[in-house]
Amino acid sequence: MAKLKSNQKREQIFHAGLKLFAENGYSKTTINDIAREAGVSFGTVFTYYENKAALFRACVTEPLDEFRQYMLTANEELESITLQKLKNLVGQHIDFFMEKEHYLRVIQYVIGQPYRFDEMEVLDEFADEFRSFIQHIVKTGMDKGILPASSPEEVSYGYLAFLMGMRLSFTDQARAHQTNAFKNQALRLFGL
Amino acid sequence: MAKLKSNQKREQIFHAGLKLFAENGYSKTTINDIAREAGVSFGTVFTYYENKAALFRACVTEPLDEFRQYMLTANEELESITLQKLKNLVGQHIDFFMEKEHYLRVIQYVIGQPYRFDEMEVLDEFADEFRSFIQHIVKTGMDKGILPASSPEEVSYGYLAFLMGMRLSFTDQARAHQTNAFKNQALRLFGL
Amino acid sequence: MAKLKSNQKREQIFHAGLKLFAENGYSKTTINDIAREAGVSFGTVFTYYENKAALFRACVTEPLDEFRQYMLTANEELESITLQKLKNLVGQHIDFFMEKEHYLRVIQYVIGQPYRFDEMEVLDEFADEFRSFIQHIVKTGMDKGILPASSPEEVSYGYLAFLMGMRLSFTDQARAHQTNAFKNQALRLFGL
Amino acid sequence: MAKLKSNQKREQIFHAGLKLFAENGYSKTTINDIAREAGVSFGTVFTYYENKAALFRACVTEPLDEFRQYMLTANEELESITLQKLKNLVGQHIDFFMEKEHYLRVIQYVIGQPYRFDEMEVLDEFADEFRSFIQHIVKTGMDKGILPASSPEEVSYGYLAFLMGMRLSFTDQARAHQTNAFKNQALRLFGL
DNA sequence: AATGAATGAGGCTTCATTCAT
DNA sequence: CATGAATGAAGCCTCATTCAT
Repeated sequence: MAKLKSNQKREQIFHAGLKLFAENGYSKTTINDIAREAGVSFGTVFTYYENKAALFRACVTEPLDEFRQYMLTANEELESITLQKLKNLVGQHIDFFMEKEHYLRVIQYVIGQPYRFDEMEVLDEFADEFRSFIQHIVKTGMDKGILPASSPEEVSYGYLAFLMGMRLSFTDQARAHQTNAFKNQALRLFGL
Repeated sequence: MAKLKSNQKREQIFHAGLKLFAENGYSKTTINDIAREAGVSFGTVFTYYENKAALFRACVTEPLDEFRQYMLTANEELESITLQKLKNLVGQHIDFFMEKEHYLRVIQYVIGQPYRFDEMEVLDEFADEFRSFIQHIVKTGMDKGILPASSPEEVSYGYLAFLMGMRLSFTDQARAHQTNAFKNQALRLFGL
Repeated sequence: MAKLKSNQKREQIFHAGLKLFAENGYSKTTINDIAREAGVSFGTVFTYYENKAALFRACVTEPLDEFRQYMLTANEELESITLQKLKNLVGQHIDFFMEKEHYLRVIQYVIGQPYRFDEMEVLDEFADEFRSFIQHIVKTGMDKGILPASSPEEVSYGYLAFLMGMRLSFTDQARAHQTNAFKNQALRLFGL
Repeated sequence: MAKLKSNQKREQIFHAGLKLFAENGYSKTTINDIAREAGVSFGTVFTYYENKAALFRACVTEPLDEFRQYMLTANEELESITLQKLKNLVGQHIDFFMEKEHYLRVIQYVIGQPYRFDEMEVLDEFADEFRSFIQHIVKTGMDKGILPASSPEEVSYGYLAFLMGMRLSFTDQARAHQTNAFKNQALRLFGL
């Protein structure tokens, strides 16, 4: 019981941090802001995270596991891939990236300042994993005759760039409309 | 025009600011850092820019004019567009975005924190201009039979997202190789 | 007498406090440090001492009783004083002061900051008692022809200064060797 | 001129720090206290000293030079030492230690917490120098027949202990009276 | 009695801005 | 114009104390 309560506060703090880091960057976000957003007192933040940097690190690295889990699941289903399934997959990616705005902004924030944040390493590794995942899809798709001839590597670079740019280059006007546009454009990157 | 004499120092400060804001963000960058990078003394920064925010604003807004200039020139040449010319145009965009790393990182920094920076408005306007420019290309290309049927609006969204994501989602390993990959992928967004 | 049961923990805390206050001073020593050193939990410290200041006060004042007890005993034996007994007495003082390093450091810490700690008063009183004790020895020694002519008051000042300085001015290299040096020097203060 | 002004403020801060560190210890002394005592603003302290620790280090180490200078001068005069001169010398030491209360309290504060402060090393070195100085005096005095047979090393330990204890074990009641007592007692340590 | 999570006051430090030289 | 010393607001972090379990 006691543990549960603790984890709840930790998560409140985590989400407050994620939101505010995403919206205002690292330096502009104060511990006070985070505490207020999380509904806890100033000092409580330090009960759960050693310092501001540790909370930021958690915000950057912990969510990666969810992505990884997703990739594992998706990879298993690749054996029985069809054109429709592949379109669904891309659609899922778009939706997924669209949903995780806060997290992606934090990611982008780190990528944009690679000399400043050590977390960059973890992200580089993850980007490699993701591109491998995409390359595997492209290869399988070409083998099954679903996709036209492509350089899997080029597609993986372009697709990741597109997903990041899509979510991060626009603020949220006409979101629904854009989402469809992005799905169509994303398919073109696969040669569809 | 008395200002002309000192424009050199102003520019040194400007470029120092651009570089450091790009690499470390707004808050982490100190006036001292900028002065040192620019090779001027601390106080001199305030001789040319009223305060830190004014310098940042300049870094965000002033370079837009160069982009605009480029778009105007390119628009004039659209009348005589051919497939090869269009491929060249896309190649130029890729090269251009690749070159302007510092500036684009600053742009992305502002886009990522729209509630924080007033400069966002200017950037939104510019994004609209750029997408209009792209839509004009797509329409002309379709009219001339160079491009397959597309939604010009969708292409414009996807293409801008792609350009931003391309430059900003990767740090600089294997840059030359990636550039080619990006050119190929970009053409796919136009249906090529 | 219900308190008796728990006296063990109280003493653990007391000695942890004495050691850490001696080694790091009052402010630098945290309740957490004390709890860890004492092998009890954080909150338990507050079960036995109302607050940090109360524990410190205990560390400063309680050990004085042991000194007082010693002086009483020694005073009784003064009637039958001989030169050898007096030398033994001085040797005991040196040994005693050498042994009580932690406590003397705490004492010195308070003496060094008399405006800061209320405990100073108690220590002043005790210093007076100790000097009276020394003066009594000197007078008795002169009466018995054991000691050369001296100002008892001057000796009492000098001897106390010497005892304090001896233990507190040196860290613990070559301790055994120094102890002998100090015994010889101490006797000189009595004119021997 | 500009330098002069700077050095003046630096010295004000230095002396404020010395006084307050002596009276209240390191942790209890705040930068704010120092600034107020020095008559400068809070931020100005950091213009002259990188941080609190650096100011403290300066307070501990810089005054040593004055002592060293004194020892050099005194050493030169040792050739023509007489009993009267030696008594004067001891008197000077007493006076000197009596005057430098603030500094000696800071020294004692560091000696009392050797694990806490790196400055201890410098002080250990200085203590060695001082004891060498004393040993030289004792040897010369014995050679010239001024002093009775002694172990120069033992005297050097005892004398330094005495000087420190004298200044630090008593607060300032009856200062003048004590000073004389201490001078007489100090001579006894030399066998006089 | 024992524990340790929650709290927030207080201190060090950074840094934008001002202004005298 | 150029400089950099002076200033103090604001933020991170520590830690004594409280209190519910």
